[in-house]
Amino acid sequence: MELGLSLGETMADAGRDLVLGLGMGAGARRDEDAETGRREREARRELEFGAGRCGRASPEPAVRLTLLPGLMPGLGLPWPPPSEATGHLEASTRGFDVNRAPSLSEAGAAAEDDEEQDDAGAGAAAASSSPNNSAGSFPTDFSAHGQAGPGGGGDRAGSRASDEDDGGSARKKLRLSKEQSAFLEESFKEHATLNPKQKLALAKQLNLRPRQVEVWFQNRRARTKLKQTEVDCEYLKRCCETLTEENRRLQKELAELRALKTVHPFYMHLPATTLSMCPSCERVASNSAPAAAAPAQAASSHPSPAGGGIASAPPEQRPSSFAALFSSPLSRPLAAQQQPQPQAPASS
DNA sequence: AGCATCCTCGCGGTTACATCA
DNA sequence: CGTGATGTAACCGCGAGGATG
Repeated sequence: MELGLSLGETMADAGRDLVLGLGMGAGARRDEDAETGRREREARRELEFGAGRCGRASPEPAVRLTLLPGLMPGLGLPWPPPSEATGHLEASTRGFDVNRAPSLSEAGAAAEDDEEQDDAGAGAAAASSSPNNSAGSFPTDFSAHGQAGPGGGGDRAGSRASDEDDGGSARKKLRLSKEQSAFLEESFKEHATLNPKQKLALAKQLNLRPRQVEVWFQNRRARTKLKQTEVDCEYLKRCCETLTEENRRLQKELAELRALKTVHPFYMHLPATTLSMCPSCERVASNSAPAAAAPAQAASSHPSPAGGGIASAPPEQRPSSFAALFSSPLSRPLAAQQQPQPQAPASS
């Protein structure tokens, strides 16, 4: 039995047109080996982003305008949500201010910041020397919640770079604040995957590193999938139980019919195929042909006094619970599960 | 057009850490 | 206070797919 995961449409995102280098530290997983020969390309892309989209000189980076207006009104979420840390959030909300004209450095830094991180790679520049780091651009108070980047100083330095700016202590785990989690959650409801612009915008708004946003979405997708898998397993388990029960019932029915045949042979001039029908075989539906031919055959050799017993009834009128099983509402979703489903609302 | 290489991305699996009972 | 369970942020390795030469 195949387990069909209905996780909605593919996560594939069309927004891969813009590639932003993220902060990569000494432990940079992917690209440290491919670092060489890539900077030119990234520089080119940076130019594309800067000039082609929002313009390095433009004070309005698209990243800030595309996400929030679409996001916040639909959320119905008071933002910033009332919390005990309102005082802190007042500062942090500055990161959510859609209308706040971002500084030039910010606009450029949207791409440049991360490019620099990437370029800096394991270099110390990524750790703290960048004047355009998000902590500087967004003097929010997420750091006051202890949510700043690893290193505690509110400094970002890519998650990959967390190793080095932690002074060697690997992976200092931070926990996102409730506000950040809620905001990410709402964003996730909007779209399970982010294009680079959205990721960047979210990162800026939450004063997180893009890599953190990316990781959060990855983990979130994994959790969703896990929950969906559990739901599917539960459903398949119930299907299995139902089928087992049905099989048991049919076996019993078959035994009864056989017993009936031995007691009343005249009434049981049934084609062998009908009696030996396998419950797990789908020939039930196609059984009509032999079943229709059988009475004539039986009539020629064994005229039935009752003009047809059980076998003369059309197959669909037979107590074929097997057919009923496949028309039961329970079985339909099972088949439907083989199809990609829009989005499972079950989880979360 | 076909091929090789590079690069980015998402995913599955895992680890490490924070929190809680 | 120590400890195991749990949740989750972060990481690693891999394959897919697109871009480029």
